[in-house]
Amino acid sequence: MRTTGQAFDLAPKKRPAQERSRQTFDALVEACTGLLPERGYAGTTTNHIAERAGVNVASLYEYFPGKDAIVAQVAERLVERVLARIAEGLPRVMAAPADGAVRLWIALIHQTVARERDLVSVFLYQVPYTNQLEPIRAISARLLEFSQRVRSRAGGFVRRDFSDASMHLLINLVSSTIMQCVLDPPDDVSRRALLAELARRVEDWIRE
Amino acid sequence: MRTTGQAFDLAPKKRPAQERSRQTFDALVEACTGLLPERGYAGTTTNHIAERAGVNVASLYEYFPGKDAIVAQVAERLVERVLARIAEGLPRVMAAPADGAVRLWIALIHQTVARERDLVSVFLYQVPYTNQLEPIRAISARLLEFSQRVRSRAGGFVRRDFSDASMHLLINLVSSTIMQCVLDPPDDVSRRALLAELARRVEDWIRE
DNA sequence: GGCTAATCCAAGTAGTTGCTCGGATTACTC
DNA sequence: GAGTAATCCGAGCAACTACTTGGATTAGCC
Repeated sequence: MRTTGQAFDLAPKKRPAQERSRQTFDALVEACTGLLPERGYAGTTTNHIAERAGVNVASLYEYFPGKDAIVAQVAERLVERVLARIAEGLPRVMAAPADGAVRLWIALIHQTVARERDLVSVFLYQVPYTNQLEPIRAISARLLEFSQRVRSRAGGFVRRDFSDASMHLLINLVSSTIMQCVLDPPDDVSRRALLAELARRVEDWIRE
Repeated sequence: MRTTGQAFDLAPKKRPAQERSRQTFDALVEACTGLLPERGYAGTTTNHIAERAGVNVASLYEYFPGKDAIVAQVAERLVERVLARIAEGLPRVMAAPADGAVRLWIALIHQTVARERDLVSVFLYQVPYTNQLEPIRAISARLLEFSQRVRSRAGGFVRRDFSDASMHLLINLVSSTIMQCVLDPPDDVSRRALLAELARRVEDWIRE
């Protein structure tokens, strides 16, 4: 049992070398990916993971030093998936008329995250060491990068005195609102209204 | 072991009737309050709690149906404490000059939450059923109530078309920023800058 | 003091957890 | 196809978990 949130000791793992073992590896990670939303973090045990993967527990410990290492791997793939889908949708945002770019941008992020709702929820509310995971920490930078591009499209001319603090605040506003819409979803109507208002507000913010 | 986040079955408990048992009850809750930040949610066991409280485990189960019930009690007291301290500081905010009220208001909330940093962190990032707890759910309403008063002081005249969505957004901005400052604290300088910018932004928002 | 009920506790139990061991099986390599 | 290393698994263990039981102790009350 992990008593404190430190996951440093067990974060990485040993990689498979042959094809057969790569399948085992993948099966384990996917089993864990499915188990986490179903049974929660505490309820997802290494025995369960191995069982669902159709593999013996000992094989699990062949490739992962412990439960946390698989969970970390699940997180890594989750982040990859989400960022890839966002990147994939980005061209359509950039191609849109300038005054709707922000709105589309927000909708894109919202939809992408919503698709992974349950898994995201587990990592946010249950896994004790989520924000110590490297891939998670890297998200904000990647997202910022994307956002800059959208902003250059929607903001027209670029303001010079866009301070770090202001940028930080803006990101907080967007991410917390989207997260709330995804994780604690209000009814459809007010969710749309909320996201619409958010887009309006953000447009004002970056243009002012 | 709790496999899913449902805590409904065990949320409440049996209340003590005599003075002696009330002390046991309190000792248990306080022990849990201390243990949660130290060992995390999963690492805090009923045996530990009883031991630290200087009480037998059986006594624990005399008053609580299970671990979750004590944790819920800890949450309830935490919320009470935080709201009481905020209420206590409110008069000073209201007495301040109008153009600094928002800033003081934000500082008050920030300081109050920061004081309970570690415990808040556990409830936010580890306890799987935090946002299903009644006291937690009641926070936003209470805080909104407080905010209305501050706003009437800082906003001068009250705008009529202050939509629900806009209000929601504003609250998200404030709470998520404060939470970030508390839980993932940047250095002192940028934290001050961030909160100052937040105050400025909020003032504009409610005045516009 | 004596009676009753509340309160406490020593000593467990049954179940689960993360994890390991030794050997069997499979796949590359020549 | 023999040799060798990678891979897998049956079986299980020690530790720990939440939780009980039956009896001892204490407090309230007449």
